[in-house]
Amino acid sequence: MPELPEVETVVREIRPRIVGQRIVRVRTEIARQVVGLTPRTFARRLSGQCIRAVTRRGKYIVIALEHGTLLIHLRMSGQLYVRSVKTAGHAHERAWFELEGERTYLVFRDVRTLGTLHYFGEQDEVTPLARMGWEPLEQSVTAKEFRTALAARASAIKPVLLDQSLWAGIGNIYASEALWEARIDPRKPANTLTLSQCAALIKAIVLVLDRALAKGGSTLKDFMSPDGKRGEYSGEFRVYGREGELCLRCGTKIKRFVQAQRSTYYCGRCQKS
DNA sequence: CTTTTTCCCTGGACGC
DNA sequence: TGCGTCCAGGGAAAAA
Repeated sequence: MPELPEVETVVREIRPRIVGQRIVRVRTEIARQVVGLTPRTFARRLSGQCIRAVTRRGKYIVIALEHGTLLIHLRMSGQLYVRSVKTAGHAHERAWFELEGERTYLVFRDVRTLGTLHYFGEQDEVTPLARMGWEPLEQSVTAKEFRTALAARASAIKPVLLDQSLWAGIGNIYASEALWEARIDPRKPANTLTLSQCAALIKAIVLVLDRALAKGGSTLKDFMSPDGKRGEYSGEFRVYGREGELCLRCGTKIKRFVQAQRSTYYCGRCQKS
């Protein structure tokens, strides 16, 4: 479930349930998902530490601990939820952070096992966050700044929006959605966007992410939500997944094509180059 | 530098 | 039913 609105929804949901709690035990199923450390070391570093804060940076879930930082990236199919130790687990749970006192687990579930877990000590640079771009809902970016950032980018604007070092948190759904809102052709070379297109795109990015967040994000497949917390935004996509259906602005059939190995949806009539 | 390609995985949908 | 194929909210790493 993971673009900015979905990750933010997860963060808001788990935050009140785990902040202030102490991690007493950690178990991971798949060594590959623990980046840079052996599962054993990872578990040892985390054990005994109290959770201070839960935030988000781009699509990373940032869990601040007493002496370091735990990062979790959900990638394509990851989920994070809290459940009682007594409750039966769901299939595909990959990591468990047992919390003291209330006998609960913070559970990382991930069908495709593409998600990642990272730990950084107080002295370490949290490298995955170092090159992260603008936070769309927290930073205001001017059209000029945006255009300047695009100056060296000759490739199509849509794949550029997926680059996390420019804007953090935009993924494949909201990239198509934002370009539709801004009426910009996804194939238009990024460095040819006019100042007013840059302005329109900034507005569209914020609009689309805000709107999705207000609905709790989107859920594409229900196997993603064992807690029954489905995002309500999926039904409100303007173009994503709507190939062959009609554009809500002009009635033209929505088209789909592949860009940088990902599906792009757009209206060939009202999205200009 | 940027850009493109390859790869990592599981499972659901669809065609035969 | 059972295959085979394609597709999926991502991004690191290698290659160009």
